[in-house]
Amino acid sequence: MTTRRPSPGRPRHIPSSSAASPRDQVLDAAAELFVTRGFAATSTREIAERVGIRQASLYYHFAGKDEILAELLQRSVRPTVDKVAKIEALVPPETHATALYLLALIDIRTLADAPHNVGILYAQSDVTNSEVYAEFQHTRRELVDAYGRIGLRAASAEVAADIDASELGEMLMHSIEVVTDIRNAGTTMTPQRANRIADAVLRMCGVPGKVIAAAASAAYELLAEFHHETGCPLAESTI
Amino acid sequence: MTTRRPSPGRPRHIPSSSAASPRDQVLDAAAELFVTRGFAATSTREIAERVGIRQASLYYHFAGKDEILAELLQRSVRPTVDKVAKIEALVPPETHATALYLLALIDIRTLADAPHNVGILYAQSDVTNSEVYAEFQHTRRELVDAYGRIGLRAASAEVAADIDASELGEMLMHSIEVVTDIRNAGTTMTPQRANRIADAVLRMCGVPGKVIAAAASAAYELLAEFHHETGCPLAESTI
DNA sequence: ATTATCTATAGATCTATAGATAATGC
DNA sequence: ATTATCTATAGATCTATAGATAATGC
Repeated sequence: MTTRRPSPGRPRHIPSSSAASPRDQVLDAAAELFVTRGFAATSTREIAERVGIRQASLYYHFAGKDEILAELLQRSVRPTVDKVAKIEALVPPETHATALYLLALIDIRTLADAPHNVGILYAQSDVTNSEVYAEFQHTRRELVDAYGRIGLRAASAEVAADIDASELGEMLMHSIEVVTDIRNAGTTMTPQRANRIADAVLRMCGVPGKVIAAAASAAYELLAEFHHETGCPLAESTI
Repeated sequence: MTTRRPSPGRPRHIPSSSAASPRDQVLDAAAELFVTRGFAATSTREIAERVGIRQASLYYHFAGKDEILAELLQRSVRPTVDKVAKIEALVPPETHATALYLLALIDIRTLADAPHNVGILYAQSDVTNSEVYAEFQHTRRELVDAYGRIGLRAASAEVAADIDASELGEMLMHSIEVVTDIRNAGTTMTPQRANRIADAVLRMCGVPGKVIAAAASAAYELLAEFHHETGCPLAESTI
C-alpha cells in the first residue's frame, strides 16, 4: 500500500502519499484550508505545502487561486442539481411532499458528507460578487429554482397563496444550509438530525405533520436509487 | 452644513465630511469594504483611503484589522440580544407565538436596516475559528439560546417532542439570516417580505396558521415599544 | 497637555512568470 | 516527446511601528 506506481514528470520533493490525481490533491488541500482559514487568508504557498509540492507548481494545474475555488464550488452543488430531474421523474405525481423531502435529504447529505465543509464558502463576499464564479452562481440558481418549484407544489394552499416560487426557494435552500453551521460547530450530522432539518423545511411549506411523516418514509424508500450515483473524486483524502 | 466644527488633532490630508466620530467613520468604511470584498481581502490602506486618512492613522483608533471586525460583529448582534429580556417580559404569558414573532421581526429589521450587510460576515471562516471574536460568538450564542427557548415554548407538541432547544434555536436563527442573502442579491426588504420570513419561522415550529396570523398582529402592536430604542451610531453614513 | 493626525519605513509577505530538470512513454 | 515537477525571482503588495507635527483645550 505504501509503494507508489511511478508516474511521468519530475518527482516531488516530498513523494506523494495519495493515489488521487495531483489536481484532486490540490483541490482537497485547498478545500480544507479555504474552509478553516478562509479563501483570501489562504496563500498558494500553504496549499502547495499541504500537497507536498512547491508553490509555483500549482500553476501547472490551475491558472490561479480563483480557479481552484471556482471548481470546488461547482463540484459541491453540481451533484445535487444533477439529481433534480431524476427526483421529479421518480416521485409519483401528486406526492410532491415526498419529492421535496427527497431533495432536502439528498442536499443535506451532500453538504454533510463532503470531505470538507465547502458549503461555508457560498456566502463569502469574494464569491458572491466576482465574475469568476458566475458558473457556480448559475448552477446554484438552478437549485434555488428547483426548491421553489418543488416546494410550491408541496405547499399548503395558505402558503402557496402568500409566497412566490423564487422567494420560497431562497428560504428553503438557505434553511437547508444550516448543515454548514452545524458542521462548523463540530457537531456530527446524524441521520436523525438530517430528518429533523428536512421535517422543518416541509413544515416551512405548511405541510401537515402526518403528510411529512409519510413523505419521510417514502423518500427513504427512494433514496437507495441515488446511492453512490456519482463518482466522488474528493472523497479520498490524503491518508 | 458644509463647515466642520474644528476639533483637536492634526488636520486630515482630506478634511472630514462627516460629523461622526473618527472611530465610527473607520467602522463604517470597514463595514462596507468587508461586506463587499471580504475581510481578508480588504487592506487597511483601502479602509483608510475611504475615510480620508493615511493607513497608519488607523492604528490610533484600533490595534488592528481584527479589532475593527470584532466591534462590527458585536454591534450587529448586541441590539437584538439586548431586547430579548424585554420581549420575554412584555409579551403576555401563554402567548409564546407572539414573543417568537416579535423576536423574529426585530432581528430581521436589525439585519435589514443596518447600514451595511454585516450579517454576511458571521459565517466567514476567519471569524468562526479565531479567538479574537470570542466575545461576539458568546453574544451570538445568547441569541441562539433565546431563539431555542422562545421557539420551544411556541412550538406544537409534535415539534417540541422531537427537537431540543439548542438545535431548534440554531435552525430558527439560521433561517432568519436569509435576510443577509436577500440583501446581498440586491433585493430590497419590504415589510411584507419580513412578515413572510417571520411566518415561515413560526411554521417551522409547527405553529398553526391562525395562531401565526394572530401573533403577527399582536407583535406589530408591541413593536412600537422598540422603535429607536438604541442609538445607532453607524446609521449616519458619510454624506 | 492632549488629541489626532502625518511621513517614512522595516520586514514580511504573496502571486505569477521564466526557464531548467527529471521522470515516463513511444 | 510529454508530463509534472523544480529553482529562482520580479514586482507588488501589506501590516505595524517610530517619531514628527498641527490642531484644540486649559
